Amino acid sequence: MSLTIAQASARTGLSIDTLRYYERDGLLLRPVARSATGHRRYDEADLEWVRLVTCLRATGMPVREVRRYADLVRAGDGTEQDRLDLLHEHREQVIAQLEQVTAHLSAIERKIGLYTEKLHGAETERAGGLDLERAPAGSLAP
Amino acid sequence: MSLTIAQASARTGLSIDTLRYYERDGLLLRPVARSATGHRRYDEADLEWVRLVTCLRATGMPVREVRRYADLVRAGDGTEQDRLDLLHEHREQVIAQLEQVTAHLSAIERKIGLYTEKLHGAETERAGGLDLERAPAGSLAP
DNA sequence: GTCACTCCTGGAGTGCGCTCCAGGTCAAGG
DNA sequence: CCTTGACCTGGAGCGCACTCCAGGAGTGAC
Repeated sequence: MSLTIAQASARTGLSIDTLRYYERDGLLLRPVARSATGHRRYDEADLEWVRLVTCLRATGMPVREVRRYADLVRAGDGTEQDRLDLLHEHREQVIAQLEQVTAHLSAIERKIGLYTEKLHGAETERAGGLDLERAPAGSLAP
Repeated sequence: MSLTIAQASARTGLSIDTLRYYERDGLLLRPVARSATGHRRYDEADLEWVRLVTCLRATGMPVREVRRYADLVRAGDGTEQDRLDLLHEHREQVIAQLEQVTAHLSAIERKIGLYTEKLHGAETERAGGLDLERAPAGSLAP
């Protein structure tokens, strides 16, 4: 059971161009097999690897780093510790990034809270005046 | 109390070039004030806004969307609902992205688990043989 | 007055990750 | 036979978000 590039594209969610680009750029373990007429044929192992690549890419790993990982896998036995190190480091970065985004997200949610209050709480509470982000009065025309 | 661009850069974590670029591109609410010699002077309100921009950027909002938000704030009263909508939509996207990254992260952690087992559990358990990502034997040399 | 320093401007350049294109091959259907 | 359609290749092009550069001006220390 092997798939055409169009089918592989549908199954992985990557565009046909991206699949070819990943292959050219060495992100795949080996060139994809070809039919008699030179068309690519993806097998389940190819798709599985592409899914892993997608996983790494979607968590922010740069293409060149994915290639490094693929290089290690291609090199075979003896590189397992290096692969593990690479994945570990990436994991740390992803976690740090998640924390950062989460923190920024709550700042945004605070802002949303202020706006919501201003807009929908305006009928009941109309004193004080929330500034939000209006520029300080008179800063340009003193 | 106003700061030079170098000081603003240090306080916000953005590069000097980026601060100028954001201003040129309309991401700031208004042109930064200038000293007698034409040098930029950042006040606390400028920094506060830059911090908000950083918050939006760090959560993946494109520059053009930040500009749209700045445009709305600049437009003043009556745009609050639009601003709220924009923030809400961004919030949804950030949450979706967080979920996606979290899911991919656990896939990566499973992989790390397999490698760790293979490397450090090898002394105790040496049967079965985990495949990980080796290509199927004989796929290229049948 | 001459360094060194920080800042200014407009515009060019960079790195990334795709995405698109021209021109061509093969196979099947009408 | 001819068209249609899926695929191929090498290479160019694109959008984004910066980042860098050349050339210049003001300020202070010596």
